[in-house]
Amino acid sequence: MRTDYCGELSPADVGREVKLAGWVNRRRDFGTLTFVDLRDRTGIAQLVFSKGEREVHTLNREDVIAVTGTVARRSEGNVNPGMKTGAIEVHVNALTVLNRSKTPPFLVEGDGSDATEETRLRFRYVDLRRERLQRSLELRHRVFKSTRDFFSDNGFLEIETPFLTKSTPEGARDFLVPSRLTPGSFYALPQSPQLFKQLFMIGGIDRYFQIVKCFRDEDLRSDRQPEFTQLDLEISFPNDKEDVLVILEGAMAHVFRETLGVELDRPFPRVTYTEAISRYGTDKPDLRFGMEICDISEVVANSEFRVFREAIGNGGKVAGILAAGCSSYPRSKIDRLQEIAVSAGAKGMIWLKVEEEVSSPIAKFLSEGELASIREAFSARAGDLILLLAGQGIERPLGELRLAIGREKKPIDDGFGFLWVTDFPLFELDEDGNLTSAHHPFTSPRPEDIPTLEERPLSALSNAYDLVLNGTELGSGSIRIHSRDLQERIFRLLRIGEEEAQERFGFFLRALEYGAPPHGGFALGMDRLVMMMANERSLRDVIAFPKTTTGSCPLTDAPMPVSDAQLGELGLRLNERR
RNA sequence: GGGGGCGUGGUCUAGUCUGGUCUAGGACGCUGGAUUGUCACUCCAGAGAUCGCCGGUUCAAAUCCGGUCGUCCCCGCCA
Repeated sequence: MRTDYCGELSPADVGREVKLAGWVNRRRDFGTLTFVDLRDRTGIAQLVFSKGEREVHTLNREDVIAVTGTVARRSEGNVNPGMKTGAIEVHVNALTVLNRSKTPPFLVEGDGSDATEETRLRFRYVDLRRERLQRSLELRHRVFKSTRDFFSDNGFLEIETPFLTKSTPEGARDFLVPSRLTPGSFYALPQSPQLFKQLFMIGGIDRYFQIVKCFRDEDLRSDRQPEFTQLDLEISFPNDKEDVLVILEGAMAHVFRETLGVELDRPFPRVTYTEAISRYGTDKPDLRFGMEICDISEVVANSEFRVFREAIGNGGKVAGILAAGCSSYPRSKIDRLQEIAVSAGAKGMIWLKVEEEVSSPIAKFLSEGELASIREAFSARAGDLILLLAGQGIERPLGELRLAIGREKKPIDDGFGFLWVTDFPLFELDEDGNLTSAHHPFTSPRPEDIPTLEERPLSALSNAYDLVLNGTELGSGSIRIHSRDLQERIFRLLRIGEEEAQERFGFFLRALEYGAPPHGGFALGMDRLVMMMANERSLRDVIAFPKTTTGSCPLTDAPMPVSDAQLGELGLRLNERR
């Protein structure tokens, strides 16, 4: 049996006889003297074989061995300062080869950039031996543990909800599971435990949380997997949304303190949805850099310049951002920024380089006074670059410009900027012009908007809130509807008919009639949280066995066709085309 | 559903634009040998590739064209 971990040996262990077990990281062989770097989860220790062992010469990378030996201090000059255990080594008395390894497809050293991601995923069990993944998964564990500790200590119960459940009227495509016992019928894997957690509140659980897998059959991205892990929570009798926000802030503060030793500033800043759009051009702004959007419509309202005049005349505006110290940007770079703005929906982009004078392709269309007041509106100083957009719907392109410049100027791992975004619209229009829920149909409207829901649905705001970290949406929540009447009004507005509502979630409407307390909650993407804490750029680097962007698993080759017999049992037959 | 990048020994890649010089180069890894203080050991010798797949153009294709598969990024989509 092993007595120690490789990476934990230190000069304090000198003289001890230890038993180690692990993988051969590397062998350096001098015939009668051989060094082997032995690796386990904690790190690497150098083994020294000098007693003419023959078997040591047969060791290859990733062979699994156990050794008995004595910890010795390395002589002066043989210390390796670049190695955690570089001051000691283990003089081996006995070697046992536990298992041989084929030559691995890639070396376990390094961060993985020496192999394609597909190869890494196909041999994930080798990739997992890397320090980078071991560190990410350990962080993931500690984040999960401290999350559970926090909610448990605050009176929350972790209770599981079913995976084999019913398709609910939410936004994403469902993963379906055919029922053998009821041929032709299907379970759906949950997109979230939304209705179940509301039923917990109706069931008097009062405070519920769960770290739980959710499933959404949509196209993938580097920050989106078909199955992902959420922190799901719900409380009864909240004092408005405040109770939920304070709990989440407490949870994040606890987790960051326990796992990274980082103290988060609380309360987190808040902006309303409307404010976020007008100041940052997005509903998930990255607050690590300023560069707020500056609306100069009033400044140029009477301008002779046609582009400005027409933009404002047509109900649009003129606004821009200040790229401080960027007046030396070459034309090619400015063109690239313009491309970003245009591909986000802008008609064009105007730039002004601020030096002693202001230079710009449009300078000749503007008066001295206008140039000066634009400069003043942005508080621009010599060396700055002003980027202007004009027209309608320019917020999003401005937001893209802001991101492009901000992320270039500042390192992306610069701290943790949490933010609440509140007061989202209750409804929005889909591409066919139909009303849909901006959050989900169980979100309550602000009380003052309830009387006018039917007359002015699009101006109703909701009791919904998003948590944003460094420009990434970490999660969202809301105070829910707990009255059947209001819930039915919402369904009617969404054109979900009485019959359809009954069939799809009549069970839930019925539950609302049996003493549903006021309640609200939140759901937070744990994979994304860990990704950001680990400073990784892909979810796949913080998930042990992730899927590729086409939803396949190179390790297991899932998904796979199944036999006709298996299909038959389920009462299924495939189309000819596939 | 749409746009873009990539696919060459075990791994990563050069070569592809401008077809012939490629009998496909390099690095790492691997195999055999030498080596008592290495830690990216070193030295000597060696093996290893239907250039993702199918088809086309051409005297000639890793290279050009069409299709297809895989993978990555982005838009749509993801309450």
